[in-house]
Amino acid sequence: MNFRAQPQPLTMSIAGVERDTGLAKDTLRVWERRYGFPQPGRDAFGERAYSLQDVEKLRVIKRLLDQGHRPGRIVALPIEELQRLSQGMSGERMHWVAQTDEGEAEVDLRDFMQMIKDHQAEDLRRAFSQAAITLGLTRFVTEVVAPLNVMVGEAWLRGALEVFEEHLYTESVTTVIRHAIGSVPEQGHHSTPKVLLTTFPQEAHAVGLLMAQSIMAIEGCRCVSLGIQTPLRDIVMAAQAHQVNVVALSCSMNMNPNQVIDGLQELRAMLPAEVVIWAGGSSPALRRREIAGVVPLTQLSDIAHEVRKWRATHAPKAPQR
Amino acid sequence: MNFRAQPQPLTMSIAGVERDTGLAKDTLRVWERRYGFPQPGRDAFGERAYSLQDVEKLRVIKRLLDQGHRPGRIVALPIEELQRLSQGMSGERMHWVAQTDEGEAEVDLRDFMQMIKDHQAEDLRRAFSQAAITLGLTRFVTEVVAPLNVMVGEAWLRGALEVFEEHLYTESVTTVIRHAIGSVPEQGHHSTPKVLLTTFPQEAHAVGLLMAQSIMAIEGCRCVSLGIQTPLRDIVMAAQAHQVNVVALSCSMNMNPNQVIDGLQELRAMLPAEVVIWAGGSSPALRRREIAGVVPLTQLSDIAHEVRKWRATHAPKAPQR
DNA sequence: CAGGTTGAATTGTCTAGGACAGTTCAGCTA
DNA sequence: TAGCTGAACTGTCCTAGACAATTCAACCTG
Repeated sequence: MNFRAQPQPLTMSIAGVERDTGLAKDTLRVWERRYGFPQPGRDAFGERAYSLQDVEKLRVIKRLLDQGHRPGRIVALPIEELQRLSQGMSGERMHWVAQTDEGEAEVDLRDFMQMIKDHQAEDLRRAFSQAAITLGLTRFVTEVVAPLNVMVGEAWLRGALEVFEEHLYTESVTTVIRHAIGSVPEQGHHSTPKVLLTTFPQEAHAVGLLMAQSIMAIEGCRCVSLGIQTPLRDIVMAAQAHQVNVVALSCSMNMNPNQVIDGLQELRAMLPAEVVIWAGGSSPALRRREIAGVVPLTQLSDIAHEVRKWRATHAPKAPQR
Repeated sequence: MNFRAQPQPLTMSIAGVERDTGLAKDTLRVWERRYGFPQPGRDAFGERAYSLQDVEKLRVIKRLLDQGHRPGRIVALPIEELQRLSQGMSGERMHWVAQTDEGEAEVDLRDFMQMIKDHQAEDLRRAFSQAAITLGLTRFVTEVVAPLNVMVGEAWLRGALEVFEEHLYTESVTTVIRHAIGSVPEQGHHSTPKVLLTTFPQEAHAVGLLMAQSIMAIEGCRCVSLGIQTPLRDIVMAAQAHQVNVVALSCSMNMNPNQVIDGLQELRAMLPAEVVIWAGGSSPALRRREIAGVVPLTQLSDIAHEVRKWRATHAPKAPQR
C-alpha cells in the first residue's frame, strides 16, 4: 500500500495545529508574540501557515510541558536541544521480571513491550490473557500491568512509543482485566465494604481505576464504578445514592498535584465522616503530605491491607448502615 | 448521613459555556454582537458571566442548528418559541419496546430508565446481561442500547438525569457489551475485512465505538480497537502498522460537525485509496452532506450491510493484500 | 535543613472590533 | 420547473492589550 507521509499541503492552518498538538489558538499566537516561536508564514489571505517542521517541534514541546517544563524556558530552544531534554528524563527500568514462586513460567515484560512495538494486537491480548490465568488476577495486575504501565508511560515520554501504540496497549489490558473481573464471584453483604470507584474530572487514565477495582473485587468488596471523570458534586451524590462505605479515587501521575489535594480536601468536606476516602494511584500529591481524613494508597498492595483493616473495624455483628 | 449539597455557581464563564454547548467562544461573542443574544452579565473582572437560563437556551439552539435551522432565524427568538420548534422534531420515543419474535420476554426500556434513576446498580447490570442473552448481542445493541442511549442523552439534556447516573449507565452497558464481545468466536483470515476502530480526539463517548465493534465482531470482522481519542496522524500510522482494510470512526452527536467533516476529509487525504473509511454514529455531520471517499453509517444496521458488501467485492479468491 | 511566607515573573485566557471567504437564500430569467 | 446571480448570512481569523492565577526564587524561621 502506498502510505504517504503528507502528500498535500506543506503547511497547516492554526486550527489544524490546535487539533494536532492540543495547544489552543490563543496560546499559539501569544507564543509567537512573546517567544518568537513559532513564526508561521502567511497564506494568500494573510492567515498563519505553519510548516510541518514547526508542528513537529510543537508536539515535542507539548510533551515536555506535560512533563513539567515551563514554556518560557523551552519554546525558543532549537529542536536538538528539545530532543536532548526528552531523552534525558527517565532512568532505564526495562529489566523488570515477574516470576512465579518456582521460577518457572517466567513472564518477561520486555516481551510485552516488543509485541506492542511490533503491533501484534492478537498476540498481545493472548499473552495478557495467558499471564492473567497463569499468575492469577492479583499478581497479574501488580506484577505485570503496574510495571508495564510505568514502562509504557516512560517510553511515551521519551517519544519511543507512538500514541496509537499506547492506545493499543491500554485497550488490550482493559479488555483482559474487565474480562477477569467478570469472573470474580460476587460477595454478599456479610461485612464487606461497599466501594464507589471513580476519578476526578481532570483524570484521563482509566486503567488505574480498573486495576484498583480488580483488586477490590478479589478482596470481596462490593464495587460500584462510575468510570473516570466524575464531577465532585456527582461523586458526593453518588455516594449518597448508593449508600457506600468507601469512596475510592484513582489519581494518576499526570494529574496536577494541586488539583488532587484540593479535590480531596473539598471532597472530604462534602462527604459525611462515616464515608471513608481512599486515594490511590501514582500521583506525587499522595506521597507529599498527609491529607486529613483521606487514606493514601500509593501501592496496589495497600488496597488489600486497607480492605482487611476496614473489615476488622466493622465486625460482622455491627449493624449495616 | 449528612450530605451537604454544593452551592452551585449561578453563572458560567465563556469557556464553560463553550465546553457545555459546543459553541465556540468566537461564535458566542459574535452572536452577542449581531443578534443581541446571549447578553451575559459581567463579573468583577469584566468577563462575560452567562446565566444558567441562557446556557440552557443555547443548548436548545445548538440542537436546532444541528437539525438544520439557521442562527439568524432562531438565536433571537424567545425560549418558548424555540421549545415549540424543538417539540415538533423528536416525537416521544419513551415507549420503545424490544420484543422477541414471539412477543414473549418483552424488554421495556422504561424499566431500564427506572433502574438508572433508582440507582440499582446490581439489578441494572443483571438486567442488561439477561437482555443480551435473551435477545442476542446484535438485537441487544440495536434494540436496547441504541434507543437507551438516545433516551439517556435526552434526559441528560433536560436535566432529568445527573452526571453520575449517566456514568453508571455507561459503565454498566460497557461491562456487558465487552463481556459479550469476548465470547464472539474469532474469525480466520478468510475473506473478512480487518477493521481499525477508533474516534477523533474530540470524541468523549466510548459506547458508540463499542457498539460498532460488537456488530462487526459478529459479522466476522477482525477488529483492532484503539479506544477513543486517537490523533489523526496516529490513526494513519496505526492503519499502516496493522495493515487494515477499513478504518471505522465513531462520531457522536456531541462532536462539532465541522470538526467531523474536516477530520474525515483530512483522513481521507492521508490514507491510501485502498483503505475504506466508515464513519458511523449520531453526528449530524454524517447526514448533512456526502464526503467523497467516506462511507456514512448512520444506523447500526448499515454496518452489517457494509461488511457484506465489502466481502462481495473482495471475493475469497482474490489475493490477500 | 525542612518548611512556611512573600514579592516578582510567568503564562493562559479573556477583551474589543474589524475583515473576509464560503455557504445559503431569494429573486429573476429562460 | 430548472438554473443562474447577487445579496445576505455566518464562522473563523486577525491585532493588540489586559489581568488573574500559577509558579518561581529568595528570604526568614524553627
